[in-house]
Amino acid sequence: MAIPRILVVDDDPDMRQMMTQFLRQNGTIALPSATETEVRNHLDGGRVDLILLDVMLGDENGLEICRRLRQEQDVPIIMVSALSADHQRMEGYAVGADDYIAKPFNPELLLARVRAVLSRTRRSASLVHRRNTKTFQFCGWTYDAKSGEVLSPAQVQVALSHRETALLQVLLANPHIPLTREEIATNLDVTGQAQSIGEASGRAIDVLVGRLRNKIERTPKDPQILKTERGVGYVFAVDVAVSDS
Amino acid sequence: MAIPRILVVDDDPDMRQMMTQFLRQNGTIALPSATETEVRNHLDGGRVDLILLDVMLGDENGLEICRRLRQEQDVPIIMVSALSADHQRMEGYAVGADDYIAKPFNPELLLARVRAVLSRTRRSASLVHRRNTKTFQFCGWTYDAKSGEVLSPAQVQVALSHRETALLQVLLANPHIPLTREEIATNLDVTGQAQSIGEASGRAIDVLVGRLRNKIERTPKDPQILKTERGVGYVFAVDVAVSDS
DNA sequence: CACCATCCGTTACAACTTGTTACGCAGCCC
DNA sequence: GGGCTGCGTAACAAGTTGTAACGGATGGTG
Repeated sequence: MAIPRILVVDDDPDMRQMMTQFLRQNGTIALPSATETEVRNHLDGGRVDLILLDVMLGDENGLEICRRLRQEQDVPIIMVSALSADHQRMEGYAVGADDYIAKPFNPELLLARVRAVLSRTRRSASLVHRRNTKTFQFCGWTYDAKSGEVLSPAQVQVALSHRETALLQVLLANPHIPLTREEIATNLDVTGQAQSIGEASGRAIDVLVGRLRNKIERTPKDPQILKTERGVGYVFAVDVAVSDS
Repeated sequence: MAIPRILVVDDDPDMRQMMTQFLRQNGTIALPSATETEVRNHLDGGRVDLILLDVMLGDENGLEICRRLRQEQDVPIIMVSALSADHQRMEGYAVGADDYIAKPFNPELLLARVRAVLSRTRRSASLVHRRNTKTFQFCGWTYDAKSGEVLSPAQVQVALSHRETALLQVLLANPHIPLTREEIATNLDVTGQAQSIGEASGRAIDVLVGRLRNKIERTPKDPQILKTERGVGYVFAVDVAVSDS
């Protein structure tokens, strides 16, 4: 994974300086900002992996900013604030923050919590379709997690059905890991809605895999992407690149 | 979509009892455990969405368990511990915890942090989603948001289709509030996956409402639950009781 | 290397879902 | 009441998805 890019939002120049410097010394790219406008410029302009957001920002209110960002984006947000009462923390979580850290804080602990949120985000990166317009690239294919559509290498749009979309998401979430039919079925029931619950019986997964292969494999008879693990199940067998869009 | 299943791991029976009970009262399935063996049985036996893991577990060590689980699984883990010094918290994050909560804690705050981790992991909890973790009672009907099924007043199970389920959820989330067709369509596209995106054209909503009426109205010709607001749209017009399950 | 039991790919099929269209009735304004 | 608009609904068609069945591929055994 690329170096994490972190937005540090605080109106106090000293605090901003301290935090960005510390984060930069610890393997991240820290981008200082002080206003919602600056935040949005960064979000529009390039990748942002996490936002450290102060609650009291002079004229602006971090909670409000968080609430608004959440409505549009799924970027991880850690609130940082001198307001440390329980009801204030809970308000932070209520507006969609991923964590809430009270000032003053131990910088090492901040770093640990930043890493925890980043790795949780990365782990569930491909599982969740709610993540904003992430696209996944593999073998020339572009899968858009938002619309659930796929662009062929020749830039032709291929429609996936409800169930096929769910299957692709499950497999995408576990690259290079062989999944049994049961594991796939369970995940399908979580991701896509359980159309008919009787998933236990039979070979529905095999048929589903075949149909997906026909849509995304160049040579469905000799699959390169969706390989069979005999006696086990199926693997998503190629490397996947996740890109912003 | 499904109700979150949370493993509560603590060796103190009172604490375990308190936590599971509280979590169950707040729309989750809480499964008590005290040992690593029990945890693994749960992980093998069924879906687990999050683990609340005490650090000091009598003979066993929560940190070690966390480290081992992390090597094999991606399941979200929140450490809970009376050990609240910074270096102890950092050790928790170091072994892969998603969050670290010091005892004693405010249960509401625990819930907020559980939700934060869950929503980072799965799709963010929408309004509809939050109410989802319950059963709803109206006019003798029981709607189970987990299975998406409905029990008639005569205790007969009625299957709802994917789309009908989504419609009922949208309406349930907005009782007594007239919704326009456009509002319903937008919500349907968020809740249920966009089967075909061309929702803009025509009267699909009307037909869908009619079909749902046929399933849940005692007298579909004279609807009592799903009333028409002429010139506007439709209202869920009866009182709804939400119950834990 | 042949044999055989499995496992898997594939096709055909049927049940179901769901948007579209069309027709007729009901409510509303004058 | 006439006419207009909006809604209920039946019929249809296109698409989806699980099941079953057949045949080929695979891998172990002697």
